[in-house]
Amino acid sequence: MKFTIQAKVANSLARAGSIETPHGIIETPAFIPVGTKATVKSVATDVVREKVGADAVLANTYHLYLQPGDEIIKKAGGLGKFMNWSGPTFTDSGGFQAFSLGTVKGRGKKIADKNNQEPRDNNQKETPVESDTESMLAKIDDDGVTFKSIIDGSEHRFTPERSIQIQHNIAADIIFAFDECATPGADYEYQKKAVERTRVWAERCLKEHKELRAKRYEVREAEVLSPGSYLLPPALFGIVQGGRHEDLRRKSAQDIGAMDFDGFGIGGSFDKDDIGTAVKWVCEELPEDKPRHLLGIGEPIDLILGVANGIDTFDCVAPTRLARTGAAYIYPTVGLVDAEGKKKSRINLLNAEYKDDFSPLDPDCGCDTCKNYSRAYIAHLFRAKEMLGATLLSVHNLHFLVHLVKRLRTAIVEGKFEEAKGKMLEDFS
RNA sequence: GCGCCGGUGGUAGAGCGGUCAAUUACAACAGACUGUAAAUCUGUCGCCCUAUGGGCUCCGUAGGUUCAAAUCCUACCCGGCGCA
Repeated sequence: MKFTIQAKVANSLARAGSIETPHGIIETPAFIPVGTKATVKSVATDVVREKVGADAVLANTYHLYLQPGDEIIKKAGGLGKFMNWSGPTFTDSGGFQAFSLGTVKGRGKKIADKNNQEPRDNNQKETPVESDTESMLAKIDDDGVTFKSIIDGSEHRFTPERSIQIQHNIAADIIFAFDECATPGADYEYQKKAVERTRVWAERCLKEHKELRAKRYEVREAEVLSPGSYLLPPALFGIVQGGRHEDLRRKSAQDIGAMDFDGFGIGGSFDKDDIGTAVKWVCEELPEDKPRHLLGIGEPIDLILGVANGIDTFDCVAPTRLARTGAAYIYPTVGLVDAEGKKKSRINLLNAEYKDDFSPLDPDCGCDTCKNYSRAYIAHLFRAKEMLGATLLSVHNLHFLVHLVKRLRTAIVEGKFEEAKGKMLEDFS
């Protein structure tokens, strides 16, 4: 993997560049669609590539390990070959699942509201990560995480080494270290503990990765499973944690940044209104010459602030999840306003007002969905529970975010970033 | 014409003397969703109000029994089935 910085913004952490992988180039900054189970939900790979315009996709180690199993993916010739995605691929390590499965069902939230530290949803209460509530499907300890399968309830154990081994089998181009993502509800002491655990695990991941990589080079010739399908050793990204605490974030970034990783992921819980700040602390500490991925963040405003503060790649489930529940991003200048007169940046197609609205989702959007289908038609598909609705909205939402970041990239390259950023922040405010 | 069964809120369909403004599902209306246990979850869903409380109307229609009826009785109207 090779990372090149093409343009930098003066007095800013923002930069544009490219990540070269064995399966192609990612022009950064870039939004990477999530395909947890080796599929970007409801969207075929040729559409992700050609209609959405994405350079890469990100899948999940935990889910693919459970189903179909990493050995099957290895046998298929690696993740990309298996899912018919010829471009670059990422896998998340499964560390996040220790958090999302380690909280009571439906309650794990990594984004906290800055103004009240209560979880945002009224009917949600935070549960400490190490609590042993019956309904929890993951328990973490200093050596690793014990998971109950979300498929059949069977028990499985992930350690940093195991995660790396599985990720080598799945064979994405870029893989992540096994980390601990603490909930926003965790106190400072716990966050500190999570940072330390993540540091120790990062070293273990790196060691395992280097051993596997050395072995892989030796047997590389034998791993040619079919024409064009080499299981090349992946690049490994370390993960920075630290919640919403500046000292912990900087410390974690220094620790992880000093290790021999190919790039870095920034994970963990954030304050809703403070993502940009936390990212800045971290990117100020990380080595400049390696790529930085902001894990699981992708609301438009967060993308703008992320790029401004030095992020190269993002992934997020929001565009596809929102799409499946009937919501579409729209650019605020479209002119729709909510009850309080605030510019809308999202519409819910299931609202009665769209039943006979024959305009496109976003008239200024160039995506296939907006060029060919109306709000009323998509609203009808959702009401009729036709699955094409989810597909059309997913294509639009993904296109929306991918191209939002592409516009930021172009602005950086053309030396007009501050201007573009200012305009966008104003639009989305 | 006779006999039996049934008529419940937008729909289907529970309830069969008080705890019923009425279970549940669907529909409808709104909200949530940030490294996907998510094609999911939450709330509202007779009307009105000085609204974690109060008032009014309500289970085909009209009477009746009862302290109390969607629930029991009578008549009528409507639907289904059976016999003529």
